[in-house]
Amino acid sequence: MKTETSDKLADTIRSAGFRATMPRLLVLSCLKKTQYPLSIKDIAEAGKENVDHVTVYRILDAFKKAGIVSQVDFQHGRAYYELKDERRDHHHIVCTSCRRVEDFTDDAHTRLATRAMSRSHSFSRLTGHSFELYGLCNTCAARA
Amino acid sequence: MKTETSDKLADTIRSAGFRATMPRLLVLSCLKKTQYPLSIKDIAEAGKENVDHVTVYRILDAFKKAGIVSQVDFQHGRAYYELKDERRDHHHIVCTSCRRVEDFTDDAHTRLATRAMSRSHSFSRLTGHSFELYGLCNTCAARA
DNA sequence: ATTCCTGCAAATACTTTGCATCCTT
DNA sequence: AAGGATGCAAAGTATTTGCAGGAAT
Repeated sequence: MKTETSDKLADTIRSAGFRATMPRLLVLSCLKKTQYPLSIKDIAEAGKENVDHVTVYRILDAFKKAGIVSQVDFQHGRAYYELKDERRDHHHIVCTSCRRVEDFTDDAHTRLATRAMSRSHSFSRLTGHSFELYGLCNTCAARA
Repeated sequence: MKTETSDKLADTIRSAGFRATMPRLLVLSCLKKTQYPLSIKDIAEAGKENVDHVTVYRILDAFKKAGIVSQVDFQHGRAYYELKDERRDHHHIVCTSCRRVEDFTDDAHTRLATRAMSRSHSFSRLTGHSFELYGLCNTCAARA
């Protein structure tokens, strides 16, 4: 069953120089489907035919190097991944108590990143940046 | 041998509600001494009389909750910690190849964090934020 | 004296590596 | 057919938990 969508995903994968395999399609479609960042475990267990964790690690590592996905950290002890959004610079607010995550966009930010990089004497190429806010969501703040 | 400095550290620890023990003094003096963020291992092996890793984990967790230190992530597979700098908002540029880390300060950032938080409907209290830039340092860029 | 802390042992979780086999191209 | 990609086994590293003894207040 080849849908239009899965063909498009396959193209994305091939353009990056990889073979369009089932695990890679799964990783990509998972990330596209969900709006929030996913952990290795989330992705590995997403399809009904499970994909090995190791494979997911390797795919995400490759996708990251290829600039397809970016890694984010929520200080939860494991890495999360999301599709690199070409349109807007988007970041996260993380509740340190219940681990809820909310998105926010802030374009001013990219400019700051670029400017900071340009001021550095020892760095030249900027490949990514992270901006996360930590705090308490209303529910957890009320409880405290 | 009680130095002026270690007395000051002890005060910091006690004001936060903890007992001034050797491991806690070590953690604090380590972080104060070095200008860059340290890993658990870095700290545990810093003194000549080694402190157990578990103890360091527990201390840093407590210090983090108390607002004395902040955790930073460099996508290196482990957590790093640094003293919370009350004076300036400072962040890091990380080389994804050689892992070199450089600091930069940017006060505009704190304003952005506060503003983003104030726009959220589900979050109220901001306790910390991270801003890291990833790229290639000049040396690694030249090699590539 | 009391309560908090630490160290040790051990479990749990996350990530990486090696290799034989399989599948896309 | 050829080379890249996957899965399995196993190792390596990071982090957490339980508990008995030790230290700061």
